[in-house]
Amino acid sequence: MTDAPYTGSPAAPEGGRIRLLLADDHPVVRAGLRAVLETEPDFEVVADVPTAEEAVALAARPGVDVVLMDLQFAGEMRGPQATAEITARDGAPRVLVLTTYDTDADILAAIEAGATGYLLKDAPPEELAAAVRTAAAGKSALAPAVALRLMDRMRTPAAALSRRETEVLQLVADGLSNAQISKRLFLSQATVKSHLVHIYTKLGVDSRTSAVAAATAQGIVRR
Amino acid sequence: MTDAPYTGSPAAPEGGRIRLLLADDHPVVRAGLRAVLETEPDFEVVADVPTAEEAVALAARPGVDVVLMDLQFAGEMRGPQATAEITARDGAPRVLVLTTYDTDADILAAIEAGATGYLLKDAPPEELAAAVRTAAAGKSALAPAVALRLMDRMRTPAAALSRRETEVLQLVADGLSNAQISKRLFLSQATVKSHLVHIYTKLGVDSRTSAVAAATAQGIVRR
DNA sequence: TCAGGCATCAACCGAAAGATTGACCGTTCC
DNA sequence: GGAACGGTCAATCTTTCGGTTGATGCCTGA
Repeated sequence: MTDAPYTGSPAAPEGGRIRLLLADDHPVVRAGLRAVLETEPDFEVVADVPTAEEAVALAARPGVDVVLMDLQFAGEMRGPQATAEITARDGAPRVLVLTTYDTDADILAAIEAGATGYLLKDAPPEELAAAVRTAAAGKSALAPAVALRLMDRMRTPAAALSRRETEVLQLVADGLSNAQISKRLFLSQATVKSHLVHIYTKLGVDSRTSAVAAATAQGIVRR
Repeated sequence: MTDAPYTGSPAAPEGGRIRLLLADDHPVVRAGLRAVLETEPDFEVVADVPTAEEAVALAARPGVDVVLMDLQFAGEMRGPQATAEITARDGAPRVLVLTTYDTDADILAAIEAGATGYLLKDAPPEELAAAVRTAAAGKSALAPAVALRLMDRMRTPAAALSRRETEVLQLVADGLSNAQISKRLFLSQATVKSHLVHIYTKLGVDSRTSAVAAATAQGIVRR
């Protein structure tokens, strides 16, 4: 959120071209990003890689100013983890997350991991180029749709379920009954019900199915 | 499924280059497809459009052999509908669906709409090119992952919920109670329950939450 | 034409889930 | 040390859901 100082960043694009690293497991998307970004005279795509691991490895070497990173990868490492590893180092390049989805959980995970910006893949080329320049300058770049979502999130104090509550809710989402959940977690049914009551209150719903619907919409539980 | 006769197809690529129309609402993906496909000497990209409506309009004119179509569009018309409208005409180009998702519902919808093939966006360029040539020849082209899913589908007699049952189940997944569903669909609660019982039987479950879990796992309902 | 699937509805009953109230025991943090 | 919170449990009561049986009308296909 704070503007970066000009010192201590060996990858800063001082006057030169902005050097880009593309990380996406879709060959078509990599080719598209290359095609779109290489038309900009002040950009230089130094590499494109299909895995998060390769992105981390390449970003560690000097000579990269901005990493454009997908969040979803077919392999082991995911985008947020890769983002965190890249940004943890001194003088690290900026990471610009570029993904299809705009769910709250994804956005927050990316920002917490240290991403400088968050863009959606349906962005027009001009918006993309502008965001890259913004990120290269160390300023945060959010797609309008993403910014809106974050504002919404701030306005509504949001869920904030406890770990245990999330655990119970996940099992509910998996289709388990209270009795099954109590056995699975070595609890009494009373406790499970107690958790559920708190969950309903926090999510502003009044049934297990609507709790699951609300929680999946907010990215609290998987699938 | 049947091989096309060589007659009556004004768009047949008799000896000439295969003429392509790209339809995807992501500028980056359009650029990527162009970049990837234009390197093939026997391909010619005649146009790329961001909406399903434009795809239908352009596909109606002669001079297109294969349409590469996304399923998801931001606007009104969706991919399956556009596919159906394109393939309904005599001498229509082949439609090759190219999408990110491989859920059963999407695949079946596309195939029912008359798509000649179904590819995933993570396909390598060679596979993409091969599928385009296969489709241009009038043969069906399925990505390996998609083919596997279809085989699975055939092996397990599977859900096969009726339209009404799917509709009810979708509302259950959205968190509605039986009373709310009955109002929304102008039914009695008895009917809703009746549908649910049939759904439980078909899915092999015994509660609404587990039905939703099973259905999302099989791609019968969204989210 | 008739079986069978689909969609619709009714009435009933037991079981599960939800609401309410109250309680105890650890933490964590001022 | 005490307040606040999270996690645990019990008892009771009401509502909803799930299971069953049975019935009607409409198609479609053998």
